[in-house]
Amino acid sequence: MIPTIKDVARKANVSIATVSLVIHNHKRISDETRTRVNKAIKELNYHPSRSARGLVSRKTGNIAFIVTEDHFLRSEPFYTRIFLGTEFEARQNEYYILLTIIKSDFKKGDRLPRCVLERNVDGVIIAGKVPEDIITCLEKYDFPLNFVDYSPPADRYPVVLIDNFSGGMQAVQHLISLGHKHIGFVAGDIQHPSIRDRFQGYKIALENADINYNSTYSVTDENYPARENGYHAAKKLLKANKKITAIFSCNDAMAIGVMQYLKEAGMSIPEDVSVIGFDDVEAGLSLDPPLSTIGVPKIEMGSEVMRLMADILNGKVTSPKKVLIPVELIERKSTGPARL
Amino acid sequence: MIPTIKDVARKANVSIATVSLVIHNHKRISDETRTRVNKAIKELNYHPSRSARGLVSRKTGNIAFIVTEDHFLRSEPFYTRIFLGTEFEARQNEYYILLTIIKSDFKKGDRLPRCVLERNVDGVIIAGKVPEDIITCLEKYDFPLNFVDYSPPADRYPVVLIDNFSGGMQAVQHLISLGHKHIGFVAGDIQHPSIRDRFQGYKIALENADINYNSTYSVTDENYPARENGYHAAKKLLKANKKITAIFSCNDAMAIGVMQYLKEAGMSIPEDVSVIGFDDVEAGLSLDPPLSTIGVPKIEMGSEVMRLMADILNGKVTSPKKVLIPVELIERKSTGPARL
DNA sequence: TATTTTTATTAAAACGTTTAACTAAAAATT
DNA sequence: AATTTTTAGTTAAACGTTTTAATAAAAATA
Repeated sequence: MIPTIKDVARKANVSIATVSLVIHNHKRISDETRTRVNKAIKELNYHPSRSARGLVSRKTGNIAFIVTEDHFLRSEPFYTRIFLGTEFEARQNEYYILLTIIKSDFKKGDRLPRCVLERNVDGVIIAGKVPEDIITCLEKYDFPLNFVDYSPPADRYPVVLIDNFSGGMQAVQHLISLGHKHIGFVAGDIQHPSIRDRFQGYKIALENADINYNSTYSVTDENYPARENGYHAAKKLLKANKKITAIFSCNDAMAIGVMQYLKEAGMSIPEDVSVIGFDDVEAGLSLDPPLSTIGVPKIEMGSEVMRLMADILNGKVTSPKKVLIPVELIERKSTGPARL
Repeated sequence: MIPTIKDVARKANVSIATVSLVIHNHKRISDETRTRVNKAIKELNYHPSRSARGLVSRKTGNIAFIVTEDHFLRSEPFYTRIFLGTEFEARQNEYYILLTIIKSDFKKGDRLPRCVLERNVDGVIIAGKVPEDIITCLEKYDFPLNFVDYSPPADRYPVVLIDNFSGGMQAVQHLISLGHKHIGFVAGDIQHPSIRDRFQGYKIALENADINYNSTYSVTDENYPARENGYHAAKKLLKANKKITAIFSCNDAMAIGVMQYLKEAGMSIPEDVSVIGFDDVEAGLSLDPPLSTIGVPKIEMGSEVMRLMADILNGKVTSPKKVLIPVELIERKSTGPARL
């Protein structure tokens, strides 16, 4: 049978309390008994039961990772990688991640994730934008709440964000340095803080280079930054503005659609029109030509937010820390010198 | 404070045992008390503690999903989707998945995943090939062990497999129907049962069409079916055999490499050489031309293995069921009529 | 009416830990 | 030598459930 703490105690000739103290590295245990107990633990291959532990210590060793259905399905490669980073870092810190996908339209009164209700987590990480309501509901519980790739209106939480603004700047500066002056911008969901910041980076980069911002050069009314919408947006943009020689897409998914349209319209990339994306999604690599983009360290973001969580749970950190993850330009073949 | 079963009992004027019985829908509870208790539960927003429950009932509500580091990192999109399917189905059945990545060279004596040691799971799902040793170690515990996308040598486990053989046949039949007679095959890790079966499908399809199997038409000595190795294999294959007009790659990842080589070598796809992959990975869609392939319902596989697990845990199933998941040809633009 | 059977509920033990309070022995201080 | 302090370990309660066996009340049977 599976050994319990009692078996260890019996074998080592001590009380179960002593075994527990040894496990927790309590100072008031003599070296002699410590080694004796450890020997018994090893020989029996004893491991404390998580349930029993959780019951009394109120620590479960689990962290919830919450993301909306929409985000997860539509931007799967992106959030999957953040999740992987979190998962990886969690293991380092002896935690498990409970992945929880919620409806995108969660409302007050809806059922919270089961792991929360059953107090089966020590903390909650929220990835991407979620409805306000779920935050309000989660606040009632007293575990730490961390955010990654989204900063909720209330400013009191630890968050890990991409430096979207800088990324937008870098993308556009890259195009400018290639001689482009007529640079389009396509986006979906412009309400989203991340997209806004990228747009802001675009504008400021233009401004810094003394290029006037032309509002007809940006298409931001697509409802979601997905491939189909990139196709759409590019069509709209280029039908109206023949002078455009480069397009900055708010993400890679849309950029793929943009490229698709350009090819269909008989334009060659980057000779006629340069394209740059944002996110550095796997698929961009196998495009023809491979997509230039802004690289986002997704795995790193995930592990960073988990590291923050671990620090909080270990009492190492108290103030809500904000972390801005730097991004970098990845030059591939979809951007080139501006045509004359 | 968070309500416990005692609070509910007090409020409903019954013993805690009654509350517990109500929760478990025990028949011998009068309708009157049942509704009274349920009312109290709702009013207090009571949810049983997972830890306390687990301690006595030995049910954790968790399932481990084990995959090797190699598989997860190198074939991420593939196993990620299986994982998602499992996760999705788990939620339907009120389980949580604990994702656990193990070293690819796990040996007897290595530390098993913590969730197993701490008895924090009710069952274990293993995805993809894993070392024999970990299976032997896991057997000592008495929870169900299910496999997906890998069938261990011992035949006593429930498994969910792709119909690799049929997939291989379909791919090659498709090429044959386009008039191809000189069809190459590239693979890595030919020891792997799945790859073997695909290879077998290739051979039988040729045989059925009265085309002699030519061993120089297959390159199977790459160590892992990844893009770089596809590039390699295609080079080897075409340098030696000018007559080849079509290549069946054991998976999409390698097929991407194959296409890359063909383009570099100045051949056009599918006019000069047709290419077909296997797996239907996202990236294949945005290739130029989009990759023809054998579609594998990855999400479906994941949910199927979880469904099996749930049935076992609920006592609905006892014999180790084998499920063969059918695959289908997905015709895109990388395959076309054979050149003359 | 007395007895048996059925029904509804409860008391209490058990699950495997942690931890605060306690004790006994040893060491240090007076 | 008597007292205090420190050290090393133990006792016992607590955590929040489930579940078996017991019991009381009601219904059925004799």
